[in-house]
Amino acid sequence: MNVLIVEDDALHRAFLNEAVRAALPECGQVIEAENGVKGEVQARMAQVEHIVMDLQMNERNGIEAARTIWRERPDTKILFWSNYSDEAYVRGVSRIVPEGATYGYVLKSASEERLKLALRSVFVEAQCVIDREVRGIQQKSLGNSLGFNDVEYEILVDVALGLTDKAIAQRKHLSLRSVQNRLQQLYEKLDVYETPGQGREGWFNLRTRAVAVALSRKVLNASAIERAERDLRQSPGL
Amino acid sequence: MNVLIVEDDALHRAFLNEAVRAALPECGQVIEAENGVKGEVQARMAQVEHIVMDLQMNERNGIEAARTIWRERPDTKILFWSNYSDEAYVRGVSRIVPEGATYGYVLKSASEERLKLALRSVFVEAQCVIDREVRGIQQKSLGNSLGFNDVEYEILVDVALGLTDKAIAQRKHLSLRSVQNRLQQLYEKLDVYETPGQGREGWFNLRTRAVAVALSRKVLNASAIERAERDLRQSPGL
DNA sequence: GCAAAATCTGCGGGTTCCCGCAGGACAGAC
DNA sequence: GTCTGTCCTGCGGGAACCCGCAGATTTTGC
Repeated sequence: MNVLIVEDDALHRAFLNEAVRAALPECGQVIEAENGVKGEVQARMAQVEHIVMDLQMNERNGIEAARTIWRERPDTKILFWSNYSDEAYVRGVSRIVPEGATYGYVLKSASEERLKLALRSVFVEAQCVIDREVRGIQQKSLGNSLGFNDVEYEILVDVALGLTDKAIAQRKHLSLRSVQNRLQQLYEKLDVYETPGQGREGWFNLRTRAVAVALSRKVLNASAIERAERDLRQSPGL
Repeated sequence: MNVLIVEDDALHRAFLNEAVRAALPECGQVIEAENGVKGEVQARMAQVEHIVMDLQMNERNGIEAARTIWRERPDTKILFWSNYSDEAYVRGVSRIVPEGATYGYVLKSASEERLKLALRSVFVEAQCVIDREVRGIQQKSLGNSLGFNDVEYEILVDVALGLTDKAIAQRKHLSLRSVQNRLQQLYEKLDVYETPGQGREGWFNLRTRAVAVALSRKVLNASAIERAERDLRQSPGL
């Protein structure tokens, strides 16, 4: 069993390497890659089936790398090891994990024990391990009234990209008015209508404000927007 | 000479601790704090004059912490040790460094030698040390036509916050039209007018698009927006 | 001190956005 | 069947936005 480590921080990479060897004494080679692009290449070259992957890297972030890797070998087992549990990341990951694939998501702040346990569970037992905190985010977003459903989320992303209502309507095959309806729902869910202090009105540009709030709530983050941007360039959407 | 380390990542913290002891054998205590808030408290309690500070932390980011610390003791020597050289960070730092204070900015990707050298230069020699790459960003942003001057930048931030033209005008004591002029300059500098592929027009909402581009170019980042948000809440600006 | 350049400002228009209202399509409940 | 709820859609109006034009003010260079 070979393991590939994709992580841009040298210290973390060394730590991971050690942790992997300790948790999986039976494993063979442990390969390292320092960004997503190299990770993809290594995965292809070395026929690796077990990957520990950081999200948030410079060249290509973990989600994009994982997506291409999974496209080539859907049975690859990937353990995501991330600093944050932004809803944007969580959603991004669940969006790309193929049917029946096994993966894990543990935070860097977790104890070494948890990490090693997750390594064994995912790689040996082929069991999904999702950090409690991450699980919480998933629930909240999938769940009920407060979270966003997929349609709303996609429209939010389009808005964050800077598209006009009309453009979004075309891309999503909806009428202008429908898009605007969705937007209104978004505005409500994001609490965009609150006025700071005295009853100031017309203080906020709702559209831009929504993006700001989504960013600060980590519903969106820079890497999610970049991913969407790339998608947009590839398929200008009609 | 006591040194305070403010860094949320445990591995990095340990590494820093070691590096500090190695580079400054004459130093006394080495204190650690795991986020900005605790960092501020420790700095106050222990009367520390030498700080190694991470940017990008959860509770309070390095820039805000540094600002309050410098407000209390402008002669504190701070070495910023960061993963990224986003223009938003660089600008944020130069914005808060007090007159004549000594500080440094080295990237985590730099070699251990560079880090130790910077530690000695800043703490012992009281000499500013700015990473070459960071210096480059500074030049570009301060420099000429392509960069943003302070007024433009502040307006960009206000837009990213989701404020209306009118609101910005009030905050900045300008007329509505002047704000819009500034916006037009921003739009040009950010290349917002480019149309993807075929001559699509009306494809982008310029205002929101500007924010997206600024984010992807790292002129803005989430923490800069959060800082601005806090400022806004404190002084609703008239 | 003066001319050139850059900024600030008001006006006016075309466009986009925000949103209330109302009608139509389709689902499930009784 | 009817009733209720949800979603899509068009219409219309008020507000905000983008921007060209032109005059006033300030800054800059020499």
